[in-house]
Amino acid sequence: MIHHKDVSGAPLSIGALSARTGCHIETIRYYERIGLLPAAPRGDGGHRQFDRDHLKRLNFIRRARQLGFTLDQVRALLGLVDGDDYTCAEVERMTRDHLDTVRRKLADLKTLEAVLADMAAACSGGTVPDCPVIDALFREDG
Amino acid sequence: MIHHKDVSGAPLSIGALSARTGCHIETIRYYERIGLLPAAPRGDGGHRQFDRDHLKRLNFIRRARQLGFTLDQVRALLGLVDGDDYTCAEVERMTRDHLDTVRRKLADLKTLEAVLADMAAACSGGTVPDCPVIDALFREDG
DNA sequence: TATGGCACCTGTAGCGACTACAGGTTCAAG
DNA sequence: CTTGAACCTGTAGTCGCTACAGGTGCCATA
Repeated sequence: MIHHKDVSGAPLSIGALSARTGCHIETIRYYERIGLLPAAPRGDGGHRQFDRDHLKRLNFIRRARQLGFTLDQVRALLGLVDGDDYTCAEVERMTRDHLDTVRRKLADLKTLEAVLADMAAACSGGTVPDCPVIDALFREDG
Repeated sequence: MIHHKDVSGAPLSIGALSARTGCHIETIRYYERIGLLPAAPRGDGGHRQFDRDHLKRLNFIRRARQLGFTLDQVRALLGLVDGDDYTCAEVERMTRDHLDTVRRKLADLKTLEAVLADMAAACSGGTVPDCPVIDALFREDG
């Protein structure tokens, strides 16, 4: 999966790139602005002309984002790839770090879910202002 | 659990309120600014003087936030309480709505965890740049 | 009473990751 | 040639805080 400079095919407008990746136009410009995507060359009128490399890179970014990597992590991953001398071990470490974060969030959310479910279950659907949820929120203990 | 106006005891400084609730001073001022906490009266020097009602209300806010309610939801909950004519059913609906959100997030995170764990497991900890994670991120399919 | 140092004040800017304008220019189809 | 969609830049808004900068007040100790 070596990635050569790919200059084949017609240039893509930002709209076409957006359609192909599912990434909002504003987000593409944003990624360019913060340096995640290399600045696209411009046509006579100043419109951006993207190529297949941009497409590939943007797809990479999107997939990494869907997996919950932060933009800084994505930047680091791309940096490794761009360096052309990254090792699998480096990528694995980042992936496992992120996995740890996800698992912590998961644990927190599970606790949260249990508490909320308990509170909701305590409600009898009554029409009187004697609400176990409100009571719980007003209680003194942590 | 009716909440009367409580004017007992000495007024609390913002620092004391912060210490009692675990809420940062800046956050307290922020809550006041956005109208979640009623504006505290001031002493001669302009320092805020909080009372037990503020303490109760801030504890309520903090607990709701810990349960993952947004500030808008907290505002709505407080609005119900302030109205003095809320029903348990209203609060239950908000709680269940939030529970749904939490459960959706939970499901997403579980999927995420599985994908990340798979990718990490595919790594052999190798030192060559042939990384299944990077490959996965570069692949064409969704 | 003077003074040191901490607590408090206001106002503004920054975070992450976009999103949403406003106000203008270019492109492509008819 | 005209129309209108797509594009451009730049700025401000979102959420829930957090972090200053630059100033004032309070209180205890000497």
